[in-house]
Amino acid sequence: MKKYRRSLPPLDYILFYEAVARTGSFTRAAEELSVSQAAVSKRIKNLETMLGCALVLRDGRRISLTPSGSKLATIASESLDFLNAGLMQIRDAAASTKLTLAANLAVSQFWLTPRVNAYLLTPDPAPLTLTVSDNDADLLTTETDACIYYGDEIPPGWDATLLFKERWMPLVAPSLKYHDLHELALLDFDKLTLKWINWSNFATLKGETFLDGAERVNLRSYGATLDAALRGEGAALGSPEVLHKQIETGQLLPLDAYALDTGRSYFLLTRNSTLTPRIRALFTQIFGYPI
Amino acid sequence: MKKYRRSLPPLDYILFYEAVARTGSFTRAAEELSVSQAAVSKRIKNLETMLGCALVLRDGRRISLTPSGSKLATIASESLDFLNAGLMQIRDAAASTKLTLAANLAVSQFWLTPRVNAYLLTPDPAPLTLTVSDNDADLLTTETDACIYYGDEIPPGWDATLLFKERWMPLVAPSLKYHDLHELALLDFDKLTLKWINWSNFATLKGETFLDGAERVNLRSYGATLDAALRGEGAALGSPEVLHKQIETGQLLPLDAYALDTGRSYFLLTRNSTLTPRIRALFTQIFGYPI
DNA sequence: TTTCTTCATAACCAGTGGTTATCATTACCT
DNA sequence: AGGTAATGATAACCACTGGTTATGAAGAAA
Repeated sequence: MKKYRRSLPPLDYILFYEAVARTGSFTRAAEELSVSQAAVSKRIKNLETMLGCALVLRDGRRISLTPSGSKLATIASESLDFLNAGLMQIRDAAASTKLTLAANLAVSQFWLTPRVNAYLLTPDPAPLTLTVSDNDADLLTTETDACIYYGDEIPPGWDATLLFKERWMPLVAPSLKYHDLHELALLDFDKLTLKWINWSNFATLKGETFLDGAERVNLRSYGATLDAALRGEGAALGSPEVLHKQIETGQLLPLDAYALDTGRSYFLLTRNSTLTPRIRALFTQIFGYPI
Repeated sequence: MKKYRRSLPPLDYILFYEAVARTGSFTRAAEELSVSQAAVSKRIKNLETMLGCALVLRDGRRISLTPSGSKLATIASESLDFLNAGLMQIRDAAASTKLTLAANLAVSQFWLTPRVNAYLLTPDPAPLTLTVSDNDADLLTTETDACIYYGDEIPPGWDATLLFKERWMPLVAPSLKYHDLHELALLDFDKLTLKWINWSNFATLKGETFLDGAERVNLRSYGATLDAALRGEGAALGSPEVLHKQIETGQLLPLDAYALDTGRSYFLLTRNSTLTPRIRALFTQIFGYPI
């Protein structure tokens, strides 16, 4: 017979009763349970009414248990012990979760790492590992709990939360504010992935032929292009959402007039089996987005 | 470590969870628990948040359990089974209580028995036995759960609820209403207990010497004196509270002017160990008094 | 007799734990 | 492909549960 709801009192009454039986005092049980004595008194009385028998003998300011009461104390203690031990195991297993994040170089450097570092400075952070690669296959391993990914198709086996759309814009330091774009050195990094935007395919996709004669400066990493831009040495391409910190602090200015929308988006990829409420809460904390 | 309040979720969440795990459906669990599906959904979600891990995988309109969820289902089922079995024993022991009442002849006949009979005609009455004796020792045995008792001292080992004070008055049928008391036959029953009031000690205690020459009719039981009074054959002595039914229906008239207050009272005697909320409720029902 | 401790209970009310309505997702059928 | 049915999620709402404080009763101790 499994339909407990009809046959059991509210289970928290049992928990209150166990505390009274163990401590031998309504007042001490109340202290332990962090409630008032009156709340304990009321619940014990209600429990007695529901069970149809006295559990506690009240003798002025002293209590003792009836035979039924002693029996219930034993039953309650044993089942609460058992339940508590089981729940502790489940909770400890969940609490020891280590979160493995993955992202490409650009997102990692300018978007994710700052957020992760801020999170790691909060009290009691969960342990995190971060995989950084421009090779999608490295990002989407089975060990990865969550990946910051951009594209227009969700990889199979993953669930996606949209973070923001992919846009590329020229970014310049404030000192270059009054220059025309084609007068500036275009700071470039030729990346070997299909999804990468450099100045050549940016111009093609924008239909901007006026950039053909502009000076091109090739650098050895995307980060280097941005460093150079920050120093006022030219214009780099970048995604304003990824680089929103540098934009907000005025270190870089986006040239909105040349915005390119690739039709792709940045997603947080997760898998249902790992996206527990605890981890979800963690992402919300790290990314500052409701996930 | 016994301080469960800090370490356990609300225990009714476990009960809801067990139903979901067993039925494999939020909707079916809701039906079994007699709540809405939304209430179940909300509690499972809260439980997952508290434990910090997913318990249920939701797949459109189908659910499955995570490994942690399966583990909790087992733990919950076992501890609820154990608790339920123990509580059933305690409740069944309480429900099988048979109530043994005791009272003297007069109270039994005119006060208690009518009430008990009315109670026994209600649906689903608890079994009762009734001990009737004019010997106090017979009334106050260890087998007696409750006794209707009159006196001015509570017997040791019993708790008392005052029912009413003991008063004695002459009672006559309406047909004898306009006769003076000393013109009437005084219907008497000499009882051999110290607490009994007959016409001789009534006159003594009242200081009513005018009754000395009145006709005395000795009958073989107190009930017989009352029967004769009801037939208009004279005046019987009686306690108006015990005989309040006959007075209210006008069968007997109390002669208030001759009321004798003995200083004694009628009590319901009980013992703490047997006065469970269930039995207390029963008395309230039988006697029409809050006990 | 007075004081202290502890349980009982009345009156009150914050917030828990339900509700209904609606939406999203999946499965199934035509 | 489109429509329907089934099922879980969640927002908004609110009744009433489960707490609270204050007070009284009972018993123990000085």
